[in-house]
Amino acid sequence: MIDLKDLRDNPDKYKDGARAKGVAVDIDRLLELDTQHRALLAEQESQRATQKKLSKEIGPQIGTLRKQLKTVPETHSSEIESQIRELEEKPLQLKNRIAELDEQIAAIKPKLETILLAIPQPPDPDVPPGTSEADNVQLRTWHPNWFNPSKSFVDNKGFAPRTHMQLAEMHNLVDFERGVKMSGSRSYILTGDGARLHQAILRLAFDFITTEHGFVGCTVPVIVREEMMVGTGFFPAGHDQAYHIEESKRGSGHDLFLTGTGEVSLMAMHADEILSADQLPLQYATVSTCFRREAGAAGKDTAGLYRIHQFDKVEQVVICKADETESRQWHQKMIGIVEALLQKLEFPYRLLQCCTGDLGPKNADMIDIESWMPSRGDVDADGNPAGAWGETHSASRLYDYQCRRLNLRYRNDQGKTVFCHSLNNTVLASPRVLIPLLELYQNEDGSITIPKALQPYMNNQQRIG
RNA sequence: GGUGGGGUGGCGGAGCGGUUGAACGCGCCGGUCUUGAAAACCGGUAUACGCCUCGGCGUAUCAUGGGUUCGAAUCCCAUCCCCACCGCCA
Repeated sequence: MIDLKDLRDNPDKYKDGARAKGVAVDIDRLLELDTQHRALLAEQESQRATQKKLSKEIGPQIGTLRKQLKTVPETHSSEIESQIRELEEKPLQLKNRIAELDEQIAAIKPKLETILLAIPQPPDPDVPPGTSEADNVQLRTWHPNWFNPSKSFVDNKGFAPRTHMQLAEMHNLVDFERGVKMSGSRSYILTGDGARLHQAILRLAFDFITTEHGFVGCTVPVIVREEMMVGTGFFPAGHDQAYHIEESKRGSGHDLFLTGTGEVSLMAMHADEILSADQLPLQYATVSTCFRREAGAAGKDTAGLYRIHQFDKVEQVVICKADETESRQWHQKMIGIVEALLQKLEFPYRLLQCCTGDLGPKNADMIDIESWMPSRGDVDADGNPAGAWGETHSASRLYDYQCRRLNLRYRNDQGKTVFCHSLNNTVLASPRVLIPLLELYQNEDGSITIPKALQPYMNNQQRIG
C-alpha cells in the first residue's frame, strides 16, 4: 500500500509509477473520492461532537426525571413523561443526519480502498524502463572454471547434453506420468535419488542461511487468510495465481489460500505489531511448500520441472528500519548470500536488473538471479539445445509498501511509530534447481556427479548412476 | 464435531446502560530526596484518522462486524480467537 498523504502531495509520482509498471489505475478518481470522503468525515465528526455534548447534557436530566417518575404520584407522571420525550427528541435530527453521512461514507470507502490497494509501488528512479522481461538488464555473470556458458555444452564437456527429463528417466528420479495421473498437468513425483537430492539441497540451503548467515529459521503455515495475501501485496493483483480454499462454503467465517511463497507467512508473522527499534533488523528464513496455479501460463514450459504447481523453497526475508540506505544494503547482502550459495554449488549464474515493467506491483526494485540450464534455449543443427539462463532466484526491495499493508511498525528514536521496510529473496527453490544440477553435472555415460557441497547431505554419495 | 467458560491499555485486573479512553496495581519515562543506588513521594505514560492560526481541537477504537438506544466497554445477533472437557485423529 502506498501512503495516501504522499499521494495527495505527489500524485504524479504514483501516476508515472503505475504507467512505468504498466498498471492501469485511476488515480484521479481516487483523489476525487478522497476529497469527498474527507469532507463527509469532517461533517460527520463535527455532528457527532455536537451529539455527544448534547447527550451528556440530556442524559443526567432524563435520569433524574425517570427516578422522579417512580416516586411521584400518578397525577404528575404524564407531565414528567412528556418532559422526557421532549428531551429525547432533541438529538433526533442530528442522529438522522449522522446516519445519512454514515451511509455515504460507507459507500465511498470500499471504492477508495479498492483503488488504493491497486496502486503499485513506484519503481525506483534507477530501475531501467521497460515493458517486459525482455527489457531486463544483465548486471554480471559468474561461472566455475569447468563450465563457461558462453561456450556450447559440447565445447565445455566434450559430449552432447541430455535434458533433465532424460536424466531423470534414466535414473528414476522423477515420475511425471503418475504425478499427472494424480494431480493433473504440471505435477510430478520425485522418486529415489531424485527425492533425496531435493531434500539434500533444501537442507543445504536452509543450513546455509540459518547457521552461516544468522537468519532465524521458521516453519510457517502455508494456508493463510486472505488479509495476509492482501497484506503482503500478492492480492488483489495475484488473486488468480493462488489456490483458494473455500471454507466459507462449509460454514466457516473465512476462506483460506495456499501461499505461493514463504515470504507471505514470514512477513505476516508480525502483522499489526509495533516492534521496538532494538528488535530490528529481523532476519527470517523458512523452507516451505509453495503453490502456484500458473494461470495464464498455459502451454508455457509444460515439460519437465521448470514450471510446476507445487515446489519447495527456502526463502529469506528482512524487516528493517525505514531507512533507504539500510534497505539497499540488505538487498545487496541478500543477493550476496545467494551468490555464495550458487558458487558453493558451482552453478553458472547471472544477475538481472529487472525493468520497471517486470517488477510486479509491490517492488521498488528487483534483481533476478538466473542459473544456466543446458536444456533450455533453441536447438541447433545437431539437435542439441543451446542452453539458456533460467530464473532461480528473485530479490525484492519494497520500502514500506508491504509493511504499510501489513500494519507492521516500529517505534523510532523519537518515539514515533514508523512502518518498517521489508525485503525478500529466494535462497533456493527445488525441484527447479535440480534442472541445472542434473544437466550441468551429467557425465557422458549419463551418470550424474553429485556436487561436492551436497555430498554431506547425500550420505557422502558421489554419483548417481 | 459436541458442551461449557472467556476475550478490557505494555502486563495484571475492575467496570456490566449516562462526563469511562476507561478505577486500581505492576512496568516504563521524567522529577524531588540521596555521595550514588534503592525505598518513598510527585508528575507523565495507547493507536489511527480528520481539522488547524502548529499551540492544539475533534472523531473513532474495551476481539471483529452489525443491531437496540437520546446515549453502549456494559444489552442483542453474527463471526473470529483463546481456555477446559468429550469425540475423532498424524
